[in-house]
Amino acid sequence: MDIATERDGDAGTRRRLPPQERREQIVNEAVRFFAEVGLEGNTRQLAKRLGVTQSLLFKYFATKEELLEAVYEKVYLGRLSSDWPDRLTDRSVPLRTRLLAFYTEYSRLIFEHDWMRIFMFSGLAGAALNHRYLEHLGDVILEPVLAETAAVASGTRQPSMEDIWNLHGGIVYIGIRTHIYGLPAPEHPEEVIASAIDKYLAYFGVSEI
Amino acid sequence: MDIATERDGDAGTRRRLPPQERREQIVNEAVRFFAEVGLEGNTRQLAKRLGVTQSLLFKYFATKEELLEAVYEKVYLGRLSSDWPDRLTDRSVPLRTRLLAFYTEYSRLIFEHDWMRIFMFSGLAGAALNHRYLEHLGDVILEPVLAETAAVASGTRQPSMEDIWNLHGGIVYIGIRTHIYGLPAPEHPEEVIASAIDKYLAYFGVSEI
DNA sequence: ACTCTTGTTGATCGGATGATCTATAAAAAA
DNA sequence: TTTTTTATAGATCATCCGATCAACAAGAGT
Repeated sequence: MDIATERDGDAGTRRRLPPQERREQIVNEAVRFFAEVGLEGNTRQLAKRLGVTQSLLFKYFATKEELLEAVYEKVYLGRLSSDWPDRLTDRSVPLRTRLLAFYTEYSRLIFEHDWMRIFMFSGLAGAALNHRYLEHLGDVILEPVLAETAAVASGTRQPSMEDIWNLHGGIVYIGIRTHIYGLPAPEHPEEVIASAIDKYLAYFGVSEI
Repeated sequence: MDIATERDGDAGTRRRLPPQERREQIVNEAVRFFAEVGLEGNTRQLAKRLGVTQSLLFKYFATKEELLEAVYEKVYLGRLSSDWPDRLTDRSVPLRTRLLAFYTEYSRLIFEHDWMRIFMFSGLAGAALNHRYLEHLGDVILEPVLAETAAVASGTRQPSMEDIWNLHGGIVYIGIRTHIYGLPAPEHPEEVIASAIDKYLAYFGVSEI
């Protein structure tokens, strides 16, 4: 009972870390923690995981809400701030190549347990950051994809925003069913993504070299 | 302050309902309530909505967990128990017509605020019912769709289960983005669905009359 | 009217949870 | 070593939440 009740990380010893380092450690664990149990997860359990007292958390974050915002920031930041808009509209490259590059990279970024779950939790909670992210995604990714497709689409069929959402949703759903619903992941996601893109392009008569 | 604090439904008066009726009333409101605030919503708030004391809830459900199971049952039941397997495999009807009929009906059933959100909440919580539902969906809907598509697919390309998931996910994502993320719904979902199905069928060279 | 059944209320309990405060000790400064 | 700083622990508070229980009253039967 004595040794068994010891802390996970550093058994019993009181480690004194520089604030910046400790803060980072807390946020990192908080991301994993809240992604697993949901945003209502309690601070005591989180503290236990860190091998630290619950009160310590409130030295770094005045309220739990403030901690959650740090979690949001950590998770959301850098996930959509890139040169994609430029690369997606670079017409010297075939649209198929561009789409493939984007969704390969993007899926690598978002098909990640913590991100997928926190995004869904915060989406259900109606978090403002969620709406901003999706708005940004629409402006910076989906709209350009629509314009680029329209530019090279042959035949009478012209793509609408709904078609882009369908392409996007079909791909993102891979992450949802694996990380939210816990279903087995496809063995070769790249192939699945490529297939989705080809299906999309073929439908609008895009045939490139 | 006096009249303002009155209950929503029946101002102040203590209404005595037959147990069956009261139970149904509780479950109905619980579905709406938990769909909105999440499964951690507290019983006091729910009771307030019902214009009833919190303790009354525990006369009808021994624990909150039991109430939640009643909510699950109410929401899940009848959402996938139909003659779809038979209709989906009826080869006297063009596959496109079958798929269109299925997804039109199915989307009408699941693109519903309460269902979508409770499904997502319970999915994140890892509820057993969720897994059973998806397993059932795979066996009863997706597998048949795969078999039917393979039967009429022309050309070298043969569909895999991943392709069916892509079709399904692309359509279901409409409900996710509207009811979970709170984005505006498409004006004509039927057209969007039809477009998704046509894109899918065209990719596997299915061309029927 | 009267009695009986039981649906409903109001008060309350035990535990959990966010947050606060003081004492301690680890690391840096002298 | 001694002093100073402050990161950390431990105890505690106020509130919230699920659950319990005794008392009350609405409606049915007589």
